[in-house]
Amino acid sequence: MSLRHALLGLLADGPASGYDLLGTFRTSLENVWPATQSQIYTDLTKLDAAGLIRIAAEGPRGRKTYEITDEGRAELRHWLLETAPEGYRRNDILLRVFLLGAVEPEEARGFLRTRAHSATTRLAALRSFDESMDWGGDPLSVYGRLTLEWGKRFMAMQAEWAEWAEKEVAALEATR
Amino acid sequence: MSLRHALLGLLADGPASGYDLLGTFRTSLENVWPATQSQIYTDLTKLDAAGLIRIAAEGPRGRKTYEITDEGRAELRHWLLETAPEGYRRNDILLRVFLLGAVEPEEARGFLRTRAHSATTRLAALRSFDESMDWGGDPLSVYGRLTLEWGKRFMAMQAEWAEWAEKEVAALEATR
DNA sequence: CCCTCCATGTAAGTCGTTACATGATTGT
DNA sequence: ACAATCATGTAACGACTTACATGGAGGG
Repeated sequence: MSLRHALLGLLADGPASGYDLLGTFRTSLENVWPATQSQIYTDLTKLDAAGLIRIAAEGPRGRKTYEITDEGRAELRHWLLETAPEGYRRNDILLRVFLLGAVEPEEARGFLRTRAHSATTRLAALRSFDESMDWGGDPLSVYGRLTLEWGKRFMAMQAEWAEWAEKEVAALEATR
Repeated sequence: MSLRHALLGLLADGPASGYDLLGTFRTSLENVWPATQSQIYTDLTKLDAAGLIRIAAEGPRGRKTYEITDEGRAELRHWLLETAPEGYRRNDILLRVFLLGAVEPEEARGFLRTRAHSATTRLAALRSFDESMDWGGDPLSVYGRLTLEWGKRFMAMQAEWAEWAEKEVAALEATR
């Protein structure tokens, strides 16, 4: 259901075509809510049929520019403020950790080391992206910055946790 | 694909029936990899057909106890150590934050306050769960403790971030 | 002229959820 | 007896992915 809401949210900021929206998903939303070209086009058609968006203009190469309707704005508002987010839910790293008893402790430690390393690398990438951006005062920039900050804090947390966890496994290994 | 691996991982620890596994998903794996009864039974059938598990015994009420096969262990090992985890990926809270420009700053702050509050509540629940458990030395306990610790750190991070973010929005509101 | 980018659409298949459907065993 | 719990299965539907398919427009 959420991709439809993501599309509504982006269109609330101004009219755009499926192609334009695809670009936004590939850049800004890649790490928050990935979507494929195929899904974007089918959901735009459905939102149009449901009356939540409408075709504002048609351009060259069959381009269709969509805009949000009043009904769409109402639905977006409802979803944003009156529905409970799921939050985290389903984490394939933690699932692996939970099942790590199936391999040797030394291998488990290797897994955790790799996690620490990859979180550190990602953190560095997010930091340099943050510094390269010149954040404007427009809504998408402001709230985009908040999500980026979340990403940085998340990666820092993950790296520290993985290092701690590796030591825990090492300590356990030593007592046997 | 991962539910199949979760089932393999649990069966690597010892034989169990679909019903037994359902219990584990409802308790230990609820916040890591939720699964429904329906999905567990269909995937057990598929794993059996693929030769990764087999029926070890049949009991009363049609109970089937499954056990992992050597092929299953090999597949589990491969998935655990040689495939790249996806990690975070898709967060409906962050998606909402990214789109928060569609509502009034005061409403956005309310959203963030609610996030902070709910993360704090969840953190408290995890803490008391942790204290109520007497963690044994068996593999599932050891690695289960590591995932719980992750949950605590995650909730603490989320609460702090949400409080920080609310202030950022407030500061922005003041400059207009 | 050709390559790149713009631009949209559909089909097949997997994964997951909700709901329906059934029945045996055990403890009180 | 009857309620709770044990125990499994299937059907329909929604969300998402991968792959296929097509064609126009603009720049060098």
